[in-house]
Amino acid sequence: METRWAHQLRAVGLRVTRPRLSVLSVLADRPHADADTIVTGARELHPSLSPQAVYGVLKALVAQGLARRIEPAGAPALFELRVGDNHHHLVCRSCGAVADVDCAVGAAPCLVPSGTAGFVVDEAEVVFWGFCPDCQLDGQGRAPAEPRQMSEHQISEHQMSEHHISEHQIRGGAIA
Amino acid sequence: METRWAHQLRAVGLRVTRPRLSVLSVLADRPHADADTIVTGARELHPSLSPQAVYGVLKALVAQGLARRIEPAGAPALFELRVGDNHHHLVCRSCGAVADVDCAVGAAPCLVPSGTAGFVVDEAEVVFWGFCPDCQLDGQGRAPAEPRQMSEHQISEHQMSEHHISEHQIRGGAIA
DNA sequence: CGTCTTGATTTGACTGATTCAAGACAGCGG
DNA sequence: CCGCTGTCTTGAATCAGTCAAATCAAGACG
Repeated sequence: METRWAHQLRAVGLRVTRPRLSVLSVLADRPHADADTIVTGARELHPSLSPQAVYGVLKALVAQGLARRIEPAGAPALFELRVGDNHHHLVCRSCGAVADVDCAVGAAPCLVPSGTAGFVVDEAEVVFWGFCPDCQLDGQGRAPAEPRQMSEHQISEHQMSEHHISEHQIRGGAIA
Repeated sequence: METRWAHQLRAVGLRVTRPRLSVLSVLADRPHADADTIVTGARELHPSLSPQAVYGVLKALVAQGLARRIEPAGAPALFELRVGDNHHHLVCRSCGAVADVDCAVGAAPCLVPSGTAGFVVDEAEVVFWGFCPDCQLDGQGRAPAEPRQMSEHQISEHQMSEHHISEHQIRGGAIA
């Protein structure tokens, strides 16, 4: 069978090449990988792959809507294949781990700004900052377990059970 | 009178220096300036000011909570003095202009993620992407008027009149 | 008012992420 | 199977931001 990725590539008018299939494969495994992680991972399938090739592939995938680029402040860009459905991200301040979240409200009232200053808004992007389960254990609130090492132990349960709001510690004023 | 900035600096335990007063002054004029703009602007008050000094000053201001750093994807970091009140930002895809917005809802329901994957969330950050009034005129929807030239014609009416939601073109699925 | 301590700034080199450019190469339509 | 065109390779460059050592000055003290 023709690795389902091939179909997707052709569907958007992109040629099916080894580098592209390798990158897609890595992204399927690690939902929020940075460029460097992708290069490393993709080399297992295509050893001669260069970083620039990966950047090129990613740019093409993003341009065609097969991938999405997210750029948490202070960290290198991450890429994910989950597109189309709008979802947001949880980012760990300590280790940089990223998890997906679906918005709790169907039609989000607060995502329509109160005044737009004449802007025509076409997208709202939300990033939740906090600490992942691992980093809550040691350091509790600061000391990074392994700062900026977001390669392996990434969390990404796309659909998680409903927790209670009372569990979260929402900093006063941080959320309007 | 001692330029009110001096008080603020001392209040958080920072020494009052010429570079710091210059940076604060520039920030007061241009609410969303990038590091480079600040260097240029601050040099009018203190010609010998070096970029590194500005980075140092900004880091100190942010650390002490006198300034806030925002990093829109794909653009250099911007700094603003409006802190404490939580507000979000409108960013123009074309020219990079930034405007402040207050959240439309007091306690934002959709800013509490539906599932947190065990994360302890302490802040929600929202960025609205779109096109500013200037860039809507020419190009309409793409062609940048003057890509990445966000120095002078920045928009920032902190408190704007209430517009109607129907004015905005919310892309299907973009807002969950 | 002068001295001293310590924090702030200067200077200059450096890193890390990403992009640009030119030529070699390979999908895939014919 | 051939060739056109888009893609990849290789190598160099850019850009924002950081680091470290040496100099300088704010403000406490006497």
